[in-house]
Amino acid sequence: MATTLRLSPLVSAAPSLAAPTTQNEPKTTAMETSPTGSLRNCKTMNEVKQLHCHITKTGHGSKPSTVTRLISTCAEMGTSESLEYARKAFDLFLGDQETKGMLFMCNSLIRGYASAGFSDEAILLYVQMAVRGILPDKFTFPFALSACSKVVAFCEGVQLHGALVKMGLEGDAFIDNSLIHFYAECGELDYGRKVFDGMSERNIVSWTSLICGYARRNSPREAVSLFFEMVAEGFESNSVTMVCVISACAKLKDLKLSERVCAYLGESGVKVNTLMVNALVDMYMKCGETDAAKRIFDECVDKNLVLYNTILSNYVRQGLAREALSVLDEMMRQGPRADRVTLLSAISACAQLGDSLSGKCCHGYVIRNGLEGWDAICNAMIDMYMKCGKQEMACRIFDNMLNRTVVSWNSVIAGFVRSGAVKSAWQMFNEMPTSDLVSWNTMIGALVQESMFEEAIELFRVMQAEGIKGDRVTMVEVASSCGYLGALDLAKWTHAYIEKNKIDCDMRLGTALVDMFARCGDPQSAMKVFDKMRRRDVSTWTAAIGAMAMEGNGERALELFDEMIRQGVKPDEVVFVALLTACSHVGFVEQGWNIFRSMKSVHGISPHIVHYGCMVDLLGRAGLLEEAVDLVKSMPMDPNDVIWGTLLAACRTHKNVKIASYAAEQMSTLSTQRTGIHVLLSNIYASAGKWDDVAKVRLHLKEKGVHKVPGSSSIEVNGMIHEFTSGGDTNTEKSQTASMLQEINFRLREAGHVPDLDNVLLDVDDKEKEYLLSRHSEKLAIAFGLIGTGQRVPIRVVKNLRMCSDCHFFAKFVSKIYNREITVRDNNRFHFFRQGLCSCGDYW
DNA sequence: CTAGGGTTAG
Repeated sequence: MATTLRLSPLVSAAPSLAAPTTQNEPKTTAMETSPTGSLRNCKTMNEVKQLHCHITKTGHGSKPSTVTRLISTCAEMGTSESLEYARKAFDLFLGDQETKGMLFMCNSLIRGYASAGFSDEAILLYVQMAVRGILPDKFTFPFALSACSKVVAFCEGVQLHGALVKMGLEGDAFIDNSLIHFYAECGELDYGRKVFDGMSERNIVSWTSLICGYARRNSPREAVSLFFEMVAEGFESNSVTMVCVISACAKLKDLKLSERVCAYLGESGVKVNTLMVNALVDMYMKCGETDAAKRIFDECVDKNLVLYNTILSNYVRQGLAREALSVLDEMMRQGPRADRVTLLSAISACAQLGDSLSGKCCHGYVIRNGLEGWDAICNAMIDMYMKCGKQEMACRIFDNMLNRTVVSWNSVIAGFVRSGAVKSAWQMFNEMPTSDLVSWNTMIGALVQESMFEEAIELFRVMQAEGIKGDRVTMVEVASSCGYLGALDLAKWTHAYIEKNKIDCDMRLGTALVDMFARCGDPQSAMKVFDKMRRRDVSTWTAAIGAMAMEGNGERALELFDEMIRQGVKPDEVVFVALLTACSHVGFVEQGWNIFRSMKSVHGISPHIVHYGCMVDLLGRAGLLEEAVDLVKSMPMDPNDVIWGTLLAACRTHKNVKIASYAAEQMSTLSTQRTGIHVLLSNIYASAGKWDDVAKVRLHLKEKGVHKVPGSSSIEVNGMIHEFTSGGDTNTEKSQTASMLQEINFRLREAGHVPDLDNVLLDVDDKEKEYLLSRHSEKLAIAFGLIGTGQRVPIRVVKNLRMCSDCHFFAKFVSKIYNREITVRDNNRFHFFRQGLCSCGDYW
């Protein structure tokens, strides 16, 4: 918007007109016919001023014809200087003269204002016309409406509409087209459509205005279908129409449709200009056809600035920062001069790569070209330096900024979060003068990143209390928090919130929801969301396969994978992890092998060490420990602590001390070791009764300062999450839990159950073992759930470690005796207990 | 006289 132009009052003296800055006589070339007529040929304001001075000297300076010509020449130049000069002449003229001939001057000025972006001045002048009693005509309205469109001055435009209807000007194609454009820019396409429908004779501009309106207002599909409607009615498009339609295709990211439009373009013979090349490059980029876009780009002989900026920003958006920098290089050598839009892309490319060296070069360019006054540039640099790990530099730019925007604050905050300095981020979040949705999302994301899921949801509640509605980014964070917490009620609420608030559920959010329901033990809901999704990428399919894996539905997991392949989605490393995990959960040894082998042979993906880990797990769980060892020995890479740890875990399940010792020995040769492994090892020795070895490992752990992660379970009751740790607590609520637990244990014993003391991994006497076992956190949580929820309410527990076999039996027992459905999500999978049986079929 | 391209943070 214009800020530099100062509008003088309508009837004010403009004395400077008579005293132009230079005294030189104008060039004779500009004076070929009459001096007044020559005004039209002036190219610069200096020429205009000189000539006008000359005319004034001859006494014709304030003749209507002179002023009219002067105004229209100045208006056409469209600079703030020329418009100001024209305005002075106009105001001076207005002071002296009657209203004759004024209409044309007003129209010229309004047009000048409108086309140069001084929309407010244009609108104001229209209003002032009315005050002076100058009636607008059919030429006034298109200019005035275009000014209203630019600043989305809806009320003013509607008044214009009313006025022109009164004057009977509706039906004029130019005016109706301007109205369509105006309503479209205001986002009131229905009104625009009404005008369009009411037109008796539409022309190409009518169609194009409406098409463009739909394209810009998030109805690109409408735009394209309108275009084909237009073609069907026999209208010939021109380049403007094509640019609009192509940009609609870009928004749709629909390659098939794009190709149809391009086919039409080829047949139509419409000349391809630079604007269209630009639109085409943008469209192919957005459709993912990067190479095609680059080819068109390369073929273009007169690449302009915008074209460079288009390809650069698209490369950056697609994460192709290297390509962006190489185009930038070409541009610097032989292209147009980079502007601030270019630099925005360049800087974010550096940010993406974490390339502080190139980033510094950009910074230098910014300073050399005086671009540091643009806050978007500074913001991009803050982000870049933050992502390059140069926090001080980022903060320096932030501190030096004159006009820090929300984005500046958000960039710093996000930088702090990324580096793990959540405290600093929090401090800034509280200090910032105004926060917006992105600020909140960043902080909620920070809590998720720190695994503080309850706090994340709490912050989301605070945000709502402040009257800020979440968007799809917020909901991805909230959904993943629900998932990690395994809080199904909260998850259902989240889903309902999204639907109620009509939050645009894109692929990412959809995938997050599938994953959320999967982790909350509601695979039906997960699949319902999955089925409704229009677009799915590998991660979406992976989430669904994961849902089936957690449920222990190996067949469906494999079916989903086949379906994914049939639909042409390219598998990645991650989906194979989900698949192999699914096989592992149900003991699909043969299928697991097939998938594992197909990775390389069919899909061209070399198994990563994690895939070997999955296979070791699969074989190990199935009791094929020797086979697992053979696989480890045949691995093309060195086994890491995870591999040995997985093998150890299997040894524990199958009580194989021999292989466990071997694995432990191998592991001890590794330089890096995960702490959890030592715990596991000590557990294996413990369950085999080798307490000396346990003591050794425990000592080793102590030396390293490692503590065993205590078992902890949580349960959601009435929207609140309650957490229990092994051993239990003594407050009132929980002591009720203790007596409930006692009751269950009593009934268990009555039923003849003997506790499996092997599950206690401490060197204590059996009585102590039995006590500790009876107070495993999941038992506490289940007991609490029995008290805290209604008769028919399923009990859902989330556990941080793997469930032990005694607790597994306990849960089955409770589900039968108390006639309750129980779900336990441990750190590996789900168990659905119902009528004394578990969904895992005791294989886990 | 009316219609068209590129812009930072989560």
